Amino acid sequence: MTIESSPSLFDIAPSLAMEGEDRTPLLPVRHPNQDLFICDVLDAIPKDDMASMEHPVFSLSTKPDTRMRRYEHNGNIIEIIPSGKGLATIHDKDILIYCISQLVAKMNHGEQPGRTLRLQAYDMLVATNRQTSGAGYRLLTDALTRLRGTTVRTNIQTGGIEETRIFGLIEEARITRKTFDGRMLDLEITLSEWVYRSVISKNVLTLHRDYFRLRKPFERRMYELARKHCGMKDEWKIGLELLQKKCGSNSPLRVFRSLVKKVCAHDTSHAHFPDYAITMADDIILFRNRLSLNTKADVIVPVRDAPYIDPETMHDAKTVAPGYDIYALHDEWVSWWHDMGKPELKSPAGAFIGFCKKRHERSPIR
DNA sequence: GTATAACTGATGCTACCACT
DNA sequence: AGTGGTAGCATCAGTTATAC
Repeated sequence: MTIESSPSLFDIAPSLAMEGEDRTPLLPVRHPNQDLFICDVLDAIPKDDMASMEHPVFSLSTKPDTRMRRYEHNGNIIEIIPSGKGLATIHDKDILIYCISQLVAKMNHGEQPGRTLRLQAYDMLVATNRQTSGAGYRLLTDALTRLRGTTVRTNIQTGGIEETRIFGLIEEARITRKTFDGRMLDLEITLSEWVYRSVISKNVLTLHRDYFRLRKPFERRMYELARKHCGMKDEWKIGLELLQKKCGSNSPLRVFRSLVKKVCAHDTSHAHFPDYAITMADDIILFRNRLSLNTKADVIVPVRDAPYIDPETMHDAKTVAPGYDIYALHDEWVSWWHDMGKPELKSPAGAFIGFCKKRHERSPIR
């Protein structure tokens, strides 16, 4: 899998303020302009076709989930063993996503980052759209405990030799606290070899900025799946039962169905789901790429009709045009490209960077 | 800007209930 | 017996007021 660029959909999926009774409100945006990446950790397992299957590693439940999960495929086994504190939840994954994004950002600057990251707890909380209260920090330590405690065991058979690997999602976390005034927490997280390798080999996908604003855990999981399977394609279909499996939901199918139904209904009326529109009919869930929907054909340009801009370039664009919403700039640039009659570009990346640079020089945002 | 406590509200899952 | 709905549980998330 390779990196894909993330389109901006703020125009079609507007942030919704609180409203009326029927709502699954998106959480408020606390920290704009942050690029976030995700890596499907299981993709990092070498030499087997299991990597292409998704197995839910993270719990959707809010209650501690201490059940072991076991997946078997062609004689290969993956087991996910929670600690006494329970399986890492999809919210705990936020922390991983943040760490991964930090790594990718460093790599995009040409650095070769190590496995250990040093962070300010506050930055992380803000970036992952969490509260920065005492509870926020307490939850952070709980989350790190769960990440550390969740064990993954795999056996991979290649050429008659069986290799078993046992590891956690993170290797170590250290929290340093200045107690005299109770402020400032330093955080040191060592990623597991597994996650690290996945990032280094760029098995990452960009996430929509609204990902962290999805409140329902299984909604987040659905987005991840759609991101991975639908990607830039027009649409992607999946049966309810399989979706539940891939989500890792433990509810009975009928309860899961009603949950999905609610999400679909809300998306139809409010278009809150990032990047993709979801509908369900006869237990088939259909994800349609919003960019292809042409709901606002005069404003939104279908993505397949735009020069490809890779995430690195998007990142560079941010540095040449600081303060700008680069996704909005990208949209603008694509419309300009259409207005020009879609000229063939020798280097779309260079052209886009040039566009951003010019914009910044003309009217810099202070 | 950073941190806390106390409160309100939302979550997935389970157990239970009412119906064919 | 099978189906679908939902109240309640343990937990997490958001808001407000307050402090430095």
